[in-house]
Amino acid sequence: MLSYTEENYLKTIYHLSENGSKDVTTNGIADAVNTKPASVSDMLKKLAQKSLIDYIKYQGVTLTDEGRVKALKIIRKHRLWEVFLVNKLSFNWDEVHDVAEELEHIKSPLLIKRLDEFLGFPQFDPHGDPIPTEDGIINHKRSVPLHQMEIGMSGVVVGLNETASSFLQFLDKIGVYIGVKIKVLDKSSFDHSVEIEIDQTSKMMISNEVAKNLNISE
Amino acid sequence: MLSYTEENYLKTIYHLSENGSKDVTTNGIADAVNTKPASVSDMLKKLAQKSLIDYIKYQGVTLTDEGRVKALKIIRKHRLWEVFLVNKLSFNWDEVHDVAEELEHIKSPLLIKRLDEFLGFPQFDPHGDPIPTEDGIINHKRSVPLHQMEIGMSGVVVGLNETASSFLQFLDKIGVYIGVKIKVLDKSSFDHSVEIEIDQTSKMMISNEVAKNLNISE
DNA sequence: AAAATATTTTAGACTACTCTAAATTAAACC
DNA sequence: GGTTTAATTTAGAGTAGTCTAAAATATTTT
Repeated sequence: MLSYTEENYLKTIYHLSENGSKDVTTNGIADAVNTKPASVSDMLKKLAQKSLIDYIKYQGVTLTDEGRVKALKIIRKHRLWEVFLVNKLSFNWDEVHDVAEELEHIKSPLLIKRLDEFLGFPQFDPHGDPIPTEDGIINHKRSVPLHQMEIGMSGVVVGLNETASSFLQFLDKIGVYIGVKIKVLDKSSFDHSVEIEIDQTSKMMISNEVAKNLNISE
Repeated sequence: MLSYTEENYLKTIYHLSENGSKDVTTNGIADAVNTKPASVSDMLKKLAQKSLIDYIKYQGVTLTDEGRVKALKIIRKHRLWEVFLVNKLSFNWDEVHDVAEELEHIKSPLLIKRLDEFLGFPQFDPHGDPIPTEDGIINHKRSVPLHQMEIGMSGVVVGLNETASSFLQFLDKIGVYIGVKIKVLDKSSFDHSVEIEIDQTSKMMISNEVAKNLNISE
């Protein structure tokens, strides 16, 4: 049985190894779980002992198969709760993260089974991220951060890499949602901002920072 | 901000002082929270320090007003989650306790507000216990499913265990609403149907199935 | 390749909660 | 009312997680 804290570390390591292709560092984890590197070192030893991660001192960390399945179960719970909050309790999609962060640690397989059913077996959470299956299989529907797309390419917004509510509110304002079609019209070589067409209608200039955090697919 | 553990102690002290009229003892608490009396003494000092309880060494414990309101907020959350689990996720009423025990500690006033709304502002949990209001007011009457009432007893309809529209339409037809007064005139030992008097006027024969789904109080 | 810098780990200590064993106080008994 | 017994509290120690400061290892720079 994993503690609340252990679960958070596992989940974080999973996210860090998915995002950037760079390896997972102690400092990176410390940053993400809002603690100090020294505490992370301690925890990594503990997780390695439980064979949830492969860990060699001073080299990075990777999840074992067991660790990854555990992490994906937590992520599954997180995302299902997000769907619940948005679809059933009419939360805004930028209000759900913190509450889901707590709910994801509730330990009841039956609860999650029933919740999944109640929600109609959703495949994606309100941010467009795929919901892993019960046994830790995740649909890695290929998506590319918008800033990596070539001029002339188009696709549909399927996910976000950032959930800060300031970011979510910005997207709201410019009319970018999950499912909206985006076409790359131009890219500035000066500040790497990107000109896009939203929903085949409005045109928009967005910063590289914003483009980096929008995942496009199809 | 109270810890998970502090919340459990408060809730337990509340329950112990409600139930039996005997005073709340260290051993009693230890038993209820599944720990040792020595640990309870420590925690009592801590809760007294936070002025959530009145505590004199070797004499018993009572909740302060502040402590009682805190306890009732936890109980409110517990019972609302129980309603959710039974009414929305089709848990049996005897399966919900442990999960609700975890869910009650989720810290989000907005979540509880929305959940309450989503559930239709229920007054009683699936076991018939009253749900305290947001500001810690509790109606001390219990509710009982109609089929468990004795012949000659009467009370007021305070809740339904079923929301299928066919059921609601049936109730409509026979003039049963929340707030209507019901008296049990007779119970058939053959099919367990119940003869009732509605609003001190009309008499009616209802099936056990219907009786099970009507909660009566007072 | 050595020196400077950044990252990571260890050492030792702190908090919240828990425990056992011993000491203290209250209650029950004769 | 004094003694026995039960309940409660204190003392001292353990675990999970955290921290700061110092030591060890990697990485970058020159």
